[in-house]
Amino acid sequence: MGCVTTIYEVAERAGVSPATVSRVFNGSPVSAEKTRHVRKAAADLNFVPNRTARTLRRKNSEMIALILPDIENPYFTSMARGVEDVAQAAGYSLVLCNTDDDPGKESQYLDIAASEHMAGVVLAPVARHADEQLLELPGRPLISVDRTTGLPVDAVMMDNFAAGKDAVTALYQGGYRRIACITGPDDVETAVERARGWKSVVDRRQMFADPGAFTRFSTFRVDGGRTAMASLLESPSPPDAVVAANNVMSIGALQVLAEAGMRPPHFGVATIGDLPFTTISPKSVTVVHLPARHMGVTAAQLLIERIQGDPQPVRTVVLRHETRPAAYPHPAGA
Amino acid sequence: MGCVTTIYEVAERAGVSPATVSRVFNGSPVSAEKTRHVRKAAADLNFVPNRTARTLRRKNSEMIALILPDIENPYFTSMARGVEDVAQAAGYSLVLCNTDDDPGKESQYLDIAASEHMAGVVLAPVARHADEQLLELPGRPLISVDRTTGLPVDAVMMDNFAAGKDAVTALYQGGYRRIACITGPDDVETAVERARGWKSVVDRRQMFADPGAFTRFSTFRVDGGRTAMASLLESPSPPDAVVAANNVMSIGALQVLAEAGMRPPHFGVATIGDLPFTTISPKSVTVVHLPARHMGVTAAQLLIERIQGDPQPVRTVVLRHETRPAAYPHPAGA
DNA sequence: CTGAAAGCGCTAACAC
DNA sequence: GTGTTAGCGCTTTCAG
Repeated sequence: MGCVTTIYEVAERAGVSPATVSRVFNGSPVSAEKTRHVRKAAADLNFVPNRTARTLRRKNSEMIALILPDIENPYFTSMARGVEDVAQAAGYSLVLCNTDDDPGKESQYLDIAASEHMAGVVLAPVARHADEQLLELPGRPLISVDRTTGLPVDAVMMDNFAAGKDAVTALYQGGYRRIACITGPDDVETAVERARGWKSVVDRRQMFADPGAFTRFSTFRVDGGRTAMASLLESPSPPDAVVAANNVMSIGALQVLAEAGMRPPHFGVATIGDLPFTTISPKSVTVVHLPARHMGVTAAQLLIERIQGDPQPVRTVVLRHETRPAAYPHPAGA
Repeated sequence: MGCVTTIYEVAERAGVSPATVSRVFNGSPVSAEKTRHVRKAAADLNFVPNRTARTLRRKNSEMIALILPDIENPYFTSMARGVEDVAQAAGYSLVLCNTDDDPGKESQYLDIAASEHMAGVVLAPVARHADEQLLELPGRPLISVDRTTGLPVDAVMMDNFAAGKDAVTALYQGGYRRIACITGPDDVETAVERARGWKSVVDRRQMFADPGAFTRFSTFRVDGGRTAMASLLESPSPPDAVVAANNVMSIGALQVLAEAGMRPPHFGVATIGDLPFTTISPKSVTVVHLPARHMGVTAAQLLIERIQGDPQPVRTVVLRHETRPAAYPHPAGA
């Protein structure tokens, strides 16, 4: 049963002082015999230490908050697993908070993290931190992942610009020559950077007179991918391939392509981010594998170092992605 | 910045007593003028109430725990969204905990929920509660979802037996006559029940001399579906259709089928649970839609009623699934 | 190595 | 309406 007995009751039963009980549960030196008595009494009484009281006293809890924009996106759940594994191993419990990409919810959870004296927080920040409404730091160790904050905090990132470049380059090498780009909202950093990466290659190859006409900003969701892909297919001179800037957008794009009877490799597809739960052969699509889990692991490691008092100056770690070109190139003519 | 100022400092600055500050932040009646002063002082000082202290005093926090076996399964994240929406609306923050289907982690998180005085918990219990190692109740409102606990607690469930029946029946009506079953571990209740539902129909139709030869117990993961499907295809007289007992197993099964060049409707597939992020036409597969989000919503509602002191006897709510038969039946002969 | 005692910041009686 | 005060259960000096 829950949290009902206190160290006082345990102390009495064990014939020691409350302080000794506390010491036993905190690894402070206590004589073997008393330790035994305390453990026995605690077990008998079904004692579970009251974390609230401990946290109030210590001004520090054993919880780490992971604040994510979208818990339903496998990219972030994969990251969560990475954070969790490291946190658990270091004796911290992970609590996950979903912001829905809403700055209001984000600052609410940051307040809670502070107010609950959590040991630290890993934050994948929401997109829209309009001007003055800067992210409010919780006054305890914080690592940002996936997106930057503009604030001087540790960060674990990937090279979104390079990912965009690599995606389009792999398609080009597969024989495609009119490679469009569908990406997320134009105020989301990762979306913009990946599109910029795409554009840099497209410009260099002089692929389009007007690259803007082959770019679609949409939502980072399945229907965002659908809308964008449909719109591209309707254009006067459609592309022969597309770079989709995130995992679930790719799903939407592939759905629309399938419905139009155009599947890879007839129409080239590169996805930035792994296709979750796919039933099509992954070999038919160029996948820029994103180190989501690894980002989580790294962020958690940095965080724990900070919690333990690491005094290093602020760091940014950039993790490398890995491009896996489609096995089948473009079959002959466009 | 974090949690540094106290009600005492706010009180001093506002020229009132700490109790008044507390009252302002808890909606107790305070004169308009003092309220104004307090709010001003709090804003100036950037005051955030210390939840740890409040919780210690009230023996109740504003957090709800949602303890899930697998945060990476879209079935559960969808459920999480349901819980979250209701919790948020009622003024509770949701913390998600991932047990990895490990009873140890589960009881750890239950202890934490109790020890942190969380307002309540929604629990999707792990499978293996071996005999004596019964689930330990946290001494506060708890609703179980998806799986039963064997304990007298409120529960929100679905009819797994019926889901199994409906899946195989839809395939039968689509013209398939040798319908196998791949399901989860034989100690997971949902897995067993769904398989039992399948068997009841298969028996009644006298589909197989030995139904056991057409059942595969595996893991509730993608590779579990792969292994099971592969094994079925290798059998001396293979089936012409399959019921896959959960969403991600179905993915695995569809992958193996695609690799073997057998796609629906040539080979019939029914999936219990929605296909996440699918790129194949959902119409080609029979989907037994599971009300995951709705289960989350319902569980959260029941929980909040309990938190508010609802004295009703223990309830079990069973939510209805919805069968969506594949659009295309079996093309002629097996 | 052990006990006594002072709070951590807040809320909820209890007086006024 | 408002202030005073006594803890919630724990950790942690400080003595011994």
